[in-house]
Amino acid sequence: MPELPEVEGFRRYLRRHAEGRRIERVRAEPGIVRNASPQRLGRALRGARIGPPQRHGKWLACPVGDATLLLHFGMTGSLVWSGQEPERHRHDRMLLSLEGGELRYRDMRKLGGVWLARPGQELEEVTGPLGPDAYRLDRGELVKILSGKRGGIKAALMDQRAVAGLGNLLVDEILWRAGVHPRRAIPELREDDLARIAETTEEVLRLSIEGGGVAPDGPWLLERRDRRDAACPRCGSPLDRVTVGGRTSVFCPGCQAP
DNA sequence: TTGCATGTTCCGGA
DNA sequence: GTCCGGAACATGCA
Repeated sequence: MPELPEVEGFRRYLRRHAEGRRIERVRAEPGIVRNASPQRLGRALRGARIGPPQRHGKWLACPVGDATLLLHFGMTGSLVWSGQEPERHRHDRMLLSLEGGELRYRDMRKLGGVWLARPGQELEEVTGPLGPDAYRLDRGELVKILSGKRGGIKAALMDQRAVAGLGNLLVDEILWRAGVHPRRAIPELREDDLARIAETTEEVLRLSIEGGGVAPDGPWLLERRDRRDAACPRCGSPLDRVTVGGRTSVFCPGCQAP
């Protein structure tokens, strides 16, 4: 699930259920805490209160006492509050026992993880360099960022150092709505192509965040991409797929000419 | 059994 | 230095 809209959903979920509560116990699988031992994570978090979580791109930064707990969800991560789901699950990799309930970090494939940032430590030491958050970026800035780059448009949109938060599915959705083939190189795009890309980025993020994930109100490529015989929701042409940057891109050969 | 999967990172080659 | 492709990480599903 986790691209920007889902992580924004996790931020709100954490606010609703866990913010302000005191951490009583911490349990974590060894490999899932990436820059500390589970013991040290426990020592840092135990007894502290969870502050207001912030999201930047696909990262969640959660103040806990004077430290910060950083969460990244990889491809299969999520948060679960015990009040919503009483049973633990075998893929729950970190458990925070709070007063009044338990918050669980769940991640089947373990491509995500949690990091501990010590007081005063820069978050970017953990996250690596990140561009501006895609949701708080205005269209003009996005056009400016993109037009300074040389490579393919899809790679640029997915590059977290350029813009933070967009992943494979979202970028396919954006390019489909903007009518731009995923293999196009930025220097050959016209200014109005970039303007349309910036506009649809804003639109796709707004709709999917408001819908709490991806809750389509109109035609979405996202809804159809998994079906092998899928047709373009706009023109009815059979959808096509290519590999770009090692990932599958779904696009409409009618609406997105090479 | 094989291929594929929403992310990131590292490596090698052009 | 830039850009791209491929592999790796761990696990489940069609």
